Amino acid sequence: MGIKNVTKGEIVQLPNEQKHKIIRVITGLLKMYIVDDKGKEHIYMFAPEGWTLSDFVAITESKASIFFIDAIENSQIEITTKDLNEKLPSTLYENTTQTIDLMGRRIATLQNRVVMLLGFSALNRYKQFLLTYPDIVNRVPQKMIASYLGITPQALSKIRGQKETK
Amino acid sequence: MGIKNVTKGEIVQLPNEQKHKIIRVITGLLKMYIVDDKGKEHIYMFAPEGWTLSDFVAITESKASIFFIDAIENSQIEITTKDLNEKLPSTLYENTTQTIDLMGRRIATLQNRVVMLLGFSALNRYKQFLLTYPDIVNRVPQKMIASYLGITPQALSKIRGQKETK
DNA sequence: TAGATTTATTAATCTAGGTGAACGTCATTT
DNA sequence: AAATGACGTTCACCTAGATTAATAAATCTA
Repeated sequence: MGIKNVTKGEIVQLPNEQKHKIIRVITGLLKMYIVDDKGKEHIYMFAPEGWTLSDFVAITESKASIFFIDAIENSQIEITTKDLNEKLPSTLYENTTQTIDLMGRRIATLQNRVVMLLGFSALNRYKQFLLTYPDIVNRVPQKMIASYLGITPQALSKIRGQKETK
Repeated sequence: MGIKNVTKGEIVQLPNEQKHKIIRVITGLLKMYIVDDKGKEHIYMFAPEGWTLSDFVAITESKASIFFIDAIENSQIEITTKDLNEKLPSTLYENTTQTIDLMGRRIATLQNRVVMLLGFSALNRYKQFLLTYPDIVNRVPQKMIASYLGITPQALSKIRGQKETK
């Protein structure tokens, strides 16, 4: 639908909006996250160039999203908007091939993430993050990486200190 | 491809097989899991009637699966086999509509799972499990539920004791 | 149905990582 | 250039859940 430029820190999606947003990142870097009842932010995924953000649960279940999305860097993005009750399949992306391709990659990322969160130590989670997003370590503040890993910034700081010593 | 009956405890897939298996559960209950370097089992997902099991990472990346799959109950399943280098899209399931539908549901489950594993307490993970699989609590040994939640059987036992007291 | 094996419970420790606070370094604003 | 405010690091605690072990209950098997 529309190409848009957003600036660092700008909020692109709030929870509970009455439209689905599918966001393709052309340049820059965004994050998609929830805020829990204690006000704590949990990063669900990062999206650098070439990635696409969308809330599949919201789309599958025809309900509003629970996620925030905002820009970590100045970014150029393409936003496609869909009605809340617009369903999978077929209409969601340009064509079925593209849709299946995108979904396959999304599942692969999520599958790795679940395997990582199940029983990996903080150190091994960090290593897995480096594999999944090799290009963004230096573009993302450490506290956001910690949030993605499900650990505190302090714990991540300790880990990185230990790694360098070796 | 073929309908097959498997008995409780039977292993349906080992890691590293040279074919992809897509398993649709007609009746019964299976589990899909990894075994880590310490020999510990981590359950990735359960599959009761109507669910489909497959390793999307393996299929997307044309490599052998790392998962075990075996039967928790005597089950009737339909196994579709694909060559290791057979790709998404289109050929993987019967048609694109079915494929997109299946993938959408898979993503929704995984998305909920990641959100759950990110910062939910053991108790809240258990509650989320009850929502995802309302019908199987009494069909699955507690230690498998614990494995799915990423906690020890002892921790789960304690939680359930506390819940009943209230 | 007895004996063997697996699973669940309980309790006593132990530990990875959380919490909170203090402090230093940048970067931005005025 | 001083002030403000993010971010990262370090440290002293604390706690949820892991580990170990012992016992009981359930399930399997011959």
